Amino acid sequence: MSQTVDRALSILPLLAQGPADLGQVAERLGVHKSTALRLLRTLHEHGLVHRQQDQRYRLGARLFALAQEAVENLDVRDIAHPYLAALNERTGHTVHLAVYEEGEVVYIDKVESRYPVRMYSRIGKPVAITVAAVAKLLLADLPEPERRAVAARLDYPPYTPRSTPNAAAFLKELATVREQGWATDLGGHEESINCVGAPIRGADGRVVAAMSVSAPNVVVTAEELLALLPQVRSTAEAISREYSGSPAVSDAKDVKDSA
Amino acid sequence: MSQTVDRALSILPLLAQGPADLGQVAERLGVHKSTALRLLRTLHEHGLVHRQQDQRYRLGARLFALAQEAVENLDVRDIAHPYLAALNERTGHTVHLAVYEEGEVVYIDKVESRYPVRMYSRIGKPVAITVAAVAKLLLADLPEPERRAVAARLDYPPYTPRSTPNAAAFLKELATVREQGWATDLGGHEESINCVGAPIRGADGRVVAAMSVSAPNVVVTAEELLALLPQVRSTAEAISREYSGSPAVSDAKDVKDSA
DNA sequence: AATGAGCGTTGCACATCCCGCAACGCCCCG
DNA sequence: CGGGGCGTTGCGGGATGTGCAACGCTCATT
Repeated sequence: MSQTVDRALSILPLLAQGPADLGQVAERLGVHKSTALRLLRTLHEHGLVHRQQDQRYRLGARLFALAQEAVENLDVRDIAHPYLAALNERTGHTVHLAVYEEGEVVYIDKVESRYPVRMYSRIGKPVAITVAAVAKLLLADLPEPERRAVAARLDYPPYTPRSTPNAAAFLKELATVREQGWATDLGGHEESINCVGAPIRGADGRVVAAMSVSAPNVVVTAEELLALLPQVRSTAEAISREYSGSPAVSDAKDVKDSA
Repeated sequence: MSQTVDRALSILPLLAQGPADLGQVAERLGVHKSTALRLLRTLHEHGLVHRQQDQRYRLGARLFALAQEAVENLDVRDIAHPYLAALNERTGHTVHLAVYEEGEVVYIDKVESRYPVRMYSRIGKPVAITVAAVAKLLLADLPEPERRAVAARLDYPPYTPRSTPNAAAFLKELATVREQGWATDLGGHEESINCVGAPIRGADGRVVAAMSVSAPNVVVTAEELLALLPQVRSTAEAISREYSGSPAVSDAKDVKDSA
């Protein structure tokens, strides 16, 4: 839309492939050298482009700083909430959002079930890390040594007969979760409560959060809950796309409002 | 230098602080809404800016992709080599550059000593990981669980009486190295050879490579070699600045050519 | 249901600001 | 000493970005 800016921005992907000198930039842009020079200068003043001592240009530190700052100021909750609310609206069940932080998994958002029977959980409360679906999803994505370290340091309380009994079983479960891209908790925390969850990923593919749908089996059976898995996964994927600022716009309403 | 581009780029740091709508962007830029709209559109087309469903703008995925691609295509060797050569020129000793990769530390560049007595090493050759200064620097920066995992899995060959004897001693040494920001190998690999090394860091502060100066003590004593530490460190810092695309230009010649 | 405010969007005429040209300075190499 | 390559500068013409005003839309209010 704006020719000048358009040209200037076209320089960035060009430089991402490796350093280039003025002539190369001008040529690949299809403009005169003096034009390329002025654009590069402007980019340079903003720190997006760096000049190394052989005079060639490459991407500058500011770019990394910007990306980092943007990530830090990104709140998964803000972005996820409407999707969680929509899913709750559609299914009627409790929806959770959780993140991993320094050895703990914590709920950061929750949309309550419409049904009178509710499960006990609270935003900010550490999750039952050895059994919860969201915990499995978040831990499954940790680098292998850290995953082992965490698994080894945990206690494995036998909440129910179906609770994860020990580190070995937990690591095996995490491998499965990692493989299949979703997780469940079928009565592992409280006998009568089941969950299905899916991961939310950032632009780099790392899992930044996890969401789950929970329901007591007096309301729906485990099978019925599992039938919701596609919806849970597509919601998580929609949140991932939006969170990572994906250019694929794929109208969010499709996921949020449709059946 | 170019007004249009200048304005467009000024939007980025603004959005890095958090999402903003058209009005806010126009106001903080000091331009008419329609102008801001055109700039944002251009940024949007290039994927640098993303529009979330509440219509507000925030930084887009392309920014992260660019930063990532730039980092991947950045070759430490290209950037470091002139600095290594200059340091070799000044000291006369062998200079090494090494990186950590999947459990191994490998030499990726080397500038040979001017002296007839040379130490045996080869580019691409895995480093004696338990004793070399560069290995200590690289491992010291790993996240704690991975560091422990690597230390536990290593063998500790007694090359000399001064070699690192076991994992416990190694981890203790790594802690020291991490603390002081430099490392040595005083006869730990070959009786007569000493090294001093310093880390090279990327934009995010993580150690991306390590360099060292090595000399047999028939040429210089360990004390004389240690006296070079300031030069080694400032060279490593200069490389770090350049590698991370630091806007602080701080003329590289000062480090490369001066005494 | 009607009204109005707030916001994003559009078309247009003006003049600003960017473009390409050509010439210059510099460094390196023959 | 002379030539070629590269980055840099000043300048006039004109394409291009700019601000204005008006429109349409959504949403909250009456």
